[in-house]
Amino acid sequence: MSIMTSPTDVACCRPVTEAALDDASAIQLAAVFAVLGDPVRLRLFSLIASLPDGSCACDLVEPLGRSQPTVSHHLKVLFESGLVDRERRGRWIWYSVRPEALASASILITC
Amino acid sequence: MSIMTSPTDVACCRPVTEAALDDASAIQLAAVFAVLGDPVRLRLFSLIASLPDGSCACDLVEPLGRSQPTVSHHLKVLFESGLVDRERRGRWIWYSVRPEALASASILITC
DNA sequence: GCTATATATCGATACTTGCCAATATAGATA
DNA sequence: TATCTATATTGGCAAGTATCGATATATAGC
Repeated sequence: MSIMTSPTDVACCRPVTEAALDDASAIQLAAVFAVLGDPVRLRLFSLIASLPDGSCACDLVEPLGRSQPTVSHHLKVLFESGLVDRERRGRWIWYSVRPEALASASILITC
Repeated sequence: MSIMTSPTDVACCRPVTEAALDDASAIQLAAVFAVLGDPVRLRLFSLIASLPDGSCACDLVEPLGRSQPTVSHHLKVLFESGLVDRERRGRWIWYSVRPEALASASILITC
C-alpha cells in the first residue's frame, strides 16, 4: 500500500466525534490507522519512537522476531505513510518518528 | 475479527512514543487501530459519533453507499471492539460511541 | 576491482477481509 | 398465528497483505 499524501495533509482538523468525516478525509485518516493496525508494525513504530534519536534498522529485526525482509517491508509502509523518517548513515539506515504525523491523528480522535 | 477485551483494558496507559510496547499491548492496541483502519468503517463510526444521542442503524445504510449486510457487518466489528454501544428500541437498534474507548487510544498516540 | 555487510526487492504462499445476494431472526401489529 | 419490517447471519468470491527464502542493490574497506 502506498499513501501519496502525508497524514498531516488531512483536511479535517476536528475530532471524528464532532462532525461526520467526508469520504476523502476518511480514506486518508483510515490509511494512517491501517498502518498502525498491524501489531508487528505498531511494535516496530513504538520501538523507533522509544529512542529519541531514532533507531538503526539493524537493531529492529531481532526484537521483532520477524525476518529481515519482513521488517524492511514494514519500515517501508511506515515511511511511505509519513509516520517515520529515514536517513542513511554510512552503511546503516536510521529511522525516527515524525511527531507531527501522529499529532494530526491524535487531534482527530480526541473528544 | 473479534476482540475479546475492551480497548479500555489495554494495560499500557503511556503514549506509544514513550516506551516500547510489549507484544500483548501491541496486539490489543493494533486491534483498535485496525477497526478504524477501514475507510467505510471509519465513516460509519464518525456518523454515529456526530450525533450526540447515537444513530439508528436504519439511517446508516444509505449515506455509506454499501449494502445493508455490509453495514451490519461493520457495525458488529465496531461493537465487538468496544468502540460503540448498541441498544434495541422496539424494532430499531441504536448505536452510540463509547467515549472512553476512543480516549484510551487517543492517550496512547499523544506525544 | 573484490569482499563483506546492511538494506531493499522479488516471487510465491497462506491467511485475512470487504463485499454482496440470499436467507434467517426478531420485534411490532393486526 | 400471520405478516411486515429492521437487523443479523451465512456462504462464497475477489482483493489485499503478512510472511519468508532467494536475490539484488548499495556502501565501506581493503
